[in-house]
Amino acid sequence: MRWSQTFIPTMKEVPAEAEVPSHQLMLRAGLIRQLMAGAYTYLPLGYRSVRKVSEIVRQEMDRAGAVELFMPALQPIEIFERTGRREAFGNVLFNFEVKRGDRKLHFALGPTHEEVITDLMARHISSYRQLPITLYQIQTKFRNEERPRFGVLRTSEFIMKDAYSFGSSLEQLNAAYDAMYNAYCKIFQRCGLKYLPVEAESGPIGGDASHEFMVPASNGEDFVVHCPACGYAANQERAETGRSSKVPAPVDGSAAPVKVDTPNAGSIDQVSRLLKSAATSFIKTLIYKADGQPVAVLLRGDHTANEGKIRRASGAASVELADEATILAATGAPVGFAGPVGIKCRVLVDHDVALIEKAIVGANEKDAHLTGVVPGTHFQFSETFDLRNAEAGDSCPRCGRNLEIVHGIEVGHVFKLGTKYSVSMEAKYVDAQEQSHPIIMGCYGIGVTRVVASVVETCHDENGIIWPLSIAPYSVEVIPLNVTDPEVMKISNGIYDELISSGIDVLMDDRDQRPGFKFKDADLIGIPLRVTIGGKGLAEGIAEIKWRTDSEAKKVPLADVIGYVKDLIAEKQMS
RNA sequence: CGGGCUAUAGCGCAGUCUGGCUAGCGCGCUUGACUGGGGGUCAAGAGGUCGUGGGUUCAAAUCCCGCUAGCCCGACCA
Repeated sequence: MRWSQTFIPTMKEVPAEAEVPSHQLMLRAGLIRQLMAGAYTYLPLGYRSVRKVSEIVRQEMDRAGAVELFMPALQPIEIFERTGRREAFGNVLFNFEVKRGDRKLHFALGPTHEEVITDLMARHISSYRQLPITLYQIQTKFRNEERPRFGVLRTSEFIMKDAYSFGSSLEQLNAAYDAMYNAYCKIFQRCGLKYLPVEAESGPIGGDASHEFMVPASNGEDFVVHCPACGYAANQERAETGRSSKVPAPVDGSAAPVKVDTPNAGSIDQVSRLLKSAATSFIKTLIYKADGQPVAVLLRGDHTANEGKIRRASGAASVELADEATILAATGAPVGFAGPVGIKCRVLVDHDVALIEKAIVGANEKDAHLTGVVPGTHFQFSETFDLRNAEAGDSCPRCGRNLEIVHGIEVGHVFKLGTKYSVSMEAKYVDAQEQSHPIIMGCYGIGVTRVVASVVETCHDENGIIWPLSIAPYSVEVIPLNVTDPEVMKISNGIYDELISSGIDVLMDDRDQRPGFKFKDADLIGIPLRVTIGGKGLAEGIAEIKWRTDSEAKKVPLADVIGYVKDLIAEKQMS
């Protein structure tokens, strides 16, 4: 492609609305333009990268035995009602009514396609002999994000590869899951991304039923708990801590707790300032409703609760923070003054709470706290749990070394769904004994556009993008330094044509601009290999060839340029 | 959805507090000349509903009220 014939609107200055590097560079390099919050046009250069990622995804999906299809983005709202996800998605689901004749139809735009594909399979799978099968598509998804941000990293409309596996046994599910997991590793590796498969919250199925693929990036919205020593990685929702503690025996004769006035100080922050004590000496008492029953959850004051862990520890199917009335009933005090001493409900104690020697707790009385509370003595418990989010410095559950927290961008997710959708959509098969069972499903997503943004986010320098060859919009940029010089253009056109005939993606900057201008743009758009043809070089009979990451170009005799470039590209592709 | 910030030429901004001449600057764009290896120089130009609706005033980019859009922080995110 000749630059003069395509559309690459580069910008020297950073648009004010862009804060993160990927957003800034994608705008400046002419990859994307915003239409409105959360919706972007992929310009020719950006779309080429999107297509390259898609193609890699396609190849690896096919190789893993998945088959491609294409489903409607437009879906009847009823199928979301069948699975209960109309409510689960809530406002995130785009849905609207349209008139058709004298009827009114209610549609949704697909945020993902479990319903559509399960409905399809329900109609056509009847026997275990038809299983297993994995289907996928690459398609635009719609989610009414409450807050689109970070350019293309979080949008209301984005391209996603979604795959769904259907099987008749856990073995088939596990095989499909493993095939997808491995394919994902290959895909992200081929896209030049540093990624981390992390254990993710997997709901009632438990175990290793879900992994997220995260790209470590300081602007990532998600937190990954990672052990650099053994490689353990999990998202913050899921991450276990390697902590445990003994239940302290009651101490006879220890001083009784002292009640102190804490008027209008209901938060840890307020009370710790009032009493001049660190948050680590507080016990935070959170009242949850576990399957409707009040439960008090005790955490050290500076820690944050993890609802998934609380749910598992309580043995309940669902937990939520209690409302004010429930808190009043359980503690006898308004929100902010709950404490474990004398509380009238079940109590779950986090490991770290047992280690506090003299704690400050709510007094279960308005505007009052207790100090000098000794866990195990002034309130009893028989067991401690892991109830909070992991933090940097916690010990690793696998190897005991220190965990660290890294930010990450979620680019993929694999999930063992089980029978949630097949039950509600009545997707069943009969086994060899003619018994009917719900099909066992898995779902597997990759944010294609997010992969592109993640690469830009993590692969750049102060001059611009540094594309990995595999997903670069073009592999080679040919730069004739002076387009008014017939000799320069003759040679440049020759190289350009020959490289194209060799099947290489080439961009030629044939604009009548000064060399410095073109070099700056070349660095900005980050095409991996640069071939420069100028009057000085021609006098020596050479062209200059350099990788985007090289500081010095290599002088290559004109006759050898094509072969040299082909070799470099082939070599890079092998590595 | 709560809190904050912003809106003036394609991009980045000044002007707004303290109302007043023809609304400015840099980049980019057009034309010409010079120039030609890291965003060049000179000259001449084009380009503006000052986000939008209302109000105050002799007079509004500027003050007041409403609305809209965008961005940031938080909540949310199968």
